[in-house]
Amino acid sequence: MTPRADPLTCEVVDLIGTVVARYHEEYEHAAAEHSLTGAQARVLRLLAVEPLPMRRIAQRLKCEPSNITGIVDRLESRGLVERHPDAADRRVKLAAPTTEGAHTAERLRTSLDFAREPLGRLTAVERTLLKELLQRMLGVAPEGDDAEADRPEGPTPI
Amino acid sequence: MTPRADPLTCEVVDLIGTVVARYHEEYEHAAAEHSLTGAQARVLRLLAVEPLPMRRIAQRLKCEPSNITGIVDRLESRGLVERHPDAADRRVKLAAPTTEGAHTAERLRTSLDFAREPLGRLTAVERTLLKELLQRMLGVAPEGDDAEADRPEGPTPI
DNA sequence: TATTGTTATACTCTATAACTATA
DNA sequence: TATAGTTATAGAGTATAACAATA
Repeated sequence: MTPRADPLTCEVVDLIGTVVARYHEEYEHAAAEHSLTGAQARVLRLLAVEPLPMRRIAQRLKCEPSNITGIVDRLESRGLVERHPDAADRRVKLAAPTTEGAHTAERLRTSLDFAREPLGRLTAVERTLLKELLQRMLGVAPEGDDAEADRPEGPTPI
Repeated sequence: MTPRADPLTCEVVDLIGTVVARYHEEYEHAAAEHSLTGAQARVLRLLAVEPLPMRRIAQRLKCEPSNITGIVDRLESRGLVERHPDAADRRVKLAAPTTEGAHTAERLRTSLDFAREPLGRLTAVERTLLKELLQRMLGVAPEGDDAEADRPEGPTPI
């Protein structure tokens, strides 16, 4: 019988589990409001930031590239996404949102500001504190951290 | 164009997204180590606390009862769970872990103490602070809160 | 009549392997 | 030959609707 973590740690782990569950519920709910699945919403949001080759989408979602074909197919058949050829490498297809897709992604974002409501319960000082604690917990550089594009192990959007 | 939440809130939301992603990865990884899917691991963990009618499992997982049939079928076919009749109501089937299932659930728990590693980066004082902030954020009573069994809207285990 | 669990069905996501067209 | 994307396939999770047994 492996020893259980101390009670304080267990409580925090439980709370994190609750946060995760609530985040998920809200994500799925927001996606469903636009008749999207969670995976479709994630891809659409990703492409709204910048068009990406199929392969890159798979890397971001941490799944096999073959799955992206179907997800983008379904987004494309709904007119939310288009596949464009890449001038530099004719093997590559860039997935990009259509105008309507961009609108949907934008509406998705607003319904997705998770914690806009939960975080509303915290003061600015508390939010700053929470931010710093989460940064320390995650081992994330507390400093501004752009250059997103080529980092192999960036944070995965959910 | 809906106004975006303030930068501080956005940062915190992003951090929470990263926590959610990491939690998920670790959960799936721990489950896979026992050749379980995430859903199977969740059900097994749930039953390790107490045997439950099929219907109750579905409520906890927030999915349709018909899905539980298959998940429990697969756990049962691997000898990790059994269905027992309920003496009080013969319509009801109680799903309960076998001895081996209980062992698997226990090993799962230890690999699942998510944040044992991440939380290790925080001092006890910081953990307490984090706990209190999350409680306030989630609108959870900061007080000891047992009587888990019959609360209809308890925190959903992930 | 209402409820519990199940079955049947259809859709989506997922991984694996094999294929094509480029490079 | 190596890589990008696709196809084919199989397994799992999900919702919906209809069903049998029991209440």
